[in-house]
Amino acid sequence: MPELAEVEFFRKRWDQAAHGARILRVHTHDTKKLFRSAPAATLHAALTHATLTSSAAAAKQMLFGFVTAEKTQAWLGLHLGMTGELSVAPTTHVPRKHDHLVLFTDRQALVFSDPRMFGKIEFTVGPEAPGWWTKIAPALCSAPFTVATVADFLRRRGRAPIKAVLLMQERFPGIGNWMADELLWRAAIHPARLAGSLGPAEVRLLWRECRHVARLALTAIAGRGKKLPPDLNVNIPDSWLFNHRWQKGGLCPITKKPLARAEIGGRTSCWSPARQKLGARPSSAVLSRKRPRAAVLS
DNA sequence: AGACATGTTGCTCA
DNA sequence: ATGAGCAACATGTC
Repeated sequence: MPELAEVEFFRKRWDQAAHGARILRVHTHDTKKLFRSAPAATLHAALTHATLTSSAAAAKQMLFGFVTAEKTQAWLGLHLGMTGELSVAPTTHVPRKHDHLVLFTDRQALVFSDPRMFGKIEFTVGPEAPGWWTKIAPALCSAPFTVATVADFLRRRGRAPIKAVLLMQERFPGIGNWMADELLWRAAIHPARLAGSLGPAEVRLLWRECRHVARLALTAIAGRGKKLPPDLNVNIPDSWLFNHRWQKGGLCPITKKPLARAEIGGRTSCWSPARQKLGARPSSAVLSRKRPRAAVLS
């Protein structure tokens, strides 16, 4: 479920419920698989009587900062995998089978659940945020995410389908299956096109749609400012591919023609054949085209 | 019953 | 050494 914007939605949900609150009790469902950098017992010891002081989301991860009872900093990193989610429940909440981590304050229970357990629970103690967090690639909406870095990355991954390349977190942090399809659809680029075959104008368009879709998705799904929508996806307009991509007989909201689905780059992809074409472009020396053209002057 | 799922990773082969 | 492709992970749902 969770990509960039859903992750921000979940972060906000916990933050809204418990920012500044003190953890009274910790419940863990110990499946060693999820607890990566520290065993569940360490979380119990450090987080009981700790205060939640900060939270942030980047790519598909979240980092919650705490101050422990001993006044030291502690960091809880969460990755939601394929099926993870964060919810807020009453303090009477009885942890269910897949509630792997529950933090109880005096008024709420913060619940992390993940049936398939592809997620991660990272925990470290110390003044600095953990290394995996600071190494996350520059956000899609940030200044360092430039068209040049995208062009360079696409050149290096030139033989892979663009769809597969967009899923690579080292350059496109937070993009997942639906966001990749959504922005390719907006950019009118077929998901199976090889990354290296995109011309400069297409690369620029793709880069712009990365930022655009990231911004739109964050607003629609996680809300603006302090506001949080009642649930995921309730504010996603029908003008997006999102609301049509899984429907049987779904139609492209722009062309009104049928959508197509196939496995591309190892994932089921959805696109609008009437809008996103393979080949049939000036297929000549698109690969290494240089700018200079001084000769035209005279 | 069987296909499939909004993600990552570790392995193989080129 | 670098990059592409794919099985595996574990469980729920249609």
